[in-house]
Amino acid sequence: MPSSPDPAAGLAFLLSQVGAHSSARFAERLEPLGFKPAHAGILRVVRDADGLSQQALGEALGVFPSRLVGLIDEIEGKGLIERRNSPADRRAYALYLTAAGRDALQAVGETSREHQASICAAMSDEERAQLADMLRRIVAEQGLAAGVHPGFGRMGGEPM
Amino acid sequence: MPSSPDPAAGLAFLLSQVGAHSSARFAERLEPLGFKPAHAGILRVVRDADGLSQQALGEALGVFPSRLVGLIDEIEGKGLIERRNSPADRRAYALYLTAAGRDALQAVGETSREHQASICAAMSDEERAQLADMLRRIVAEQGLAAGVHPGFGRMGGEPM
DNA sequence: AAAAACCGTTATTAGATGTAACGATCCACC
DNA sequence: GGTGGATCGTTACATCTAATAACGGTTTTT
Repeated sequence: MPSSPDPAAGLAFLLSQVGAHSSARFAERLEPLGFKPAHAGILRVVRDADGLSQQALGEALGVFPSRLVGLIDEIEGKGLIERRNSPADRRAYALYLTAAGRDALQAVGETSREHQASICAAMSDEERAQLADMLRRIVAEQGLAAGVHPGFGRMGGEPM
Repeated sequence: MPSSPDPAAGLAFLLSQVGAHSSARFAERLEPLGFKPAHAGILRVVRDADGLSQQALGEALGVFPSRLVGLIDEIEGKGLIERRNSPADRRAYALYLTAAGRDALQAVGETSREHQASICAAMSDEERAQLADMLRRIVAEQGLAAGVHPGFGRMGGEPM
């Protein structure tokens, strides 16, 4: 094995490594606010699609409905989200962001910007734009849903 | 909220998203070989540092020694790794790759290359080099150990 | 009107992760 | 040279998470 002249050596690993780091740091920054990453995702989707059902939310986020129950309980307990009875379907809830929920989402957005600034400290503005463009192309080419995080369920531990 | 003219919008999220995707796909590719990502990492480190102890391995990989026990049991059960008694310390093992282990590691390397080719399909060779360069700079700037995966322990679910 | 499909919830199962404790051994120090 | 503390691999445990299946209540279909 020569001295690995391939300038893209380990690229897939680097993506995994940096991605996991970004996720972990983001979760750390969210913790003092009393949030987990999943909470932030829920708030964002509910803001963009007011009045949707838990089932629709689960589908949009790739989360099992049974998992949403507890997650929404936590958010609702903070008064950030409302479970109103759906006028069209008495089985379903219609989820709405409260005013406090909008504030919280804004705080999350601020945290998110700080996080990104920290993660990207090693790159110029131009490079950040290039990087974002490439990543967006990967998302599209790989068939990932824009804005939907694969989630990290069971996936083993360290890589090669 | 304007139409988000920031070309780097959501960059940190994109990194998390693509990274998680890369990890998940890599794990999928490894599964038919009977490996988990952690196994691949162990094989690689043991090859590069023949004769090290489990404790040293754990430190190099950021894995708790108690977790290594089962992991190494699995690899040893396939005859890919040997636990020899350390000549210098009767408490410790000295880990060695067997010939079969070297073959397995090469198979993992091949799988890794296929994986990377798939993930990077949307980018030119030049872009891949640029991307790798930027990611390596992030790794350095963020104080990550080169080649050490943060691991995905508990980290919640979906992001914002 | 009856059967099938659907919503949110709960219970259960299964898996993984970090902490703590154990016997055996090594090392430092008196 | 012996004693106490630290270290190595292991086991046991407590915690936590996530997916599956089943439930009551409701809607839709036929």
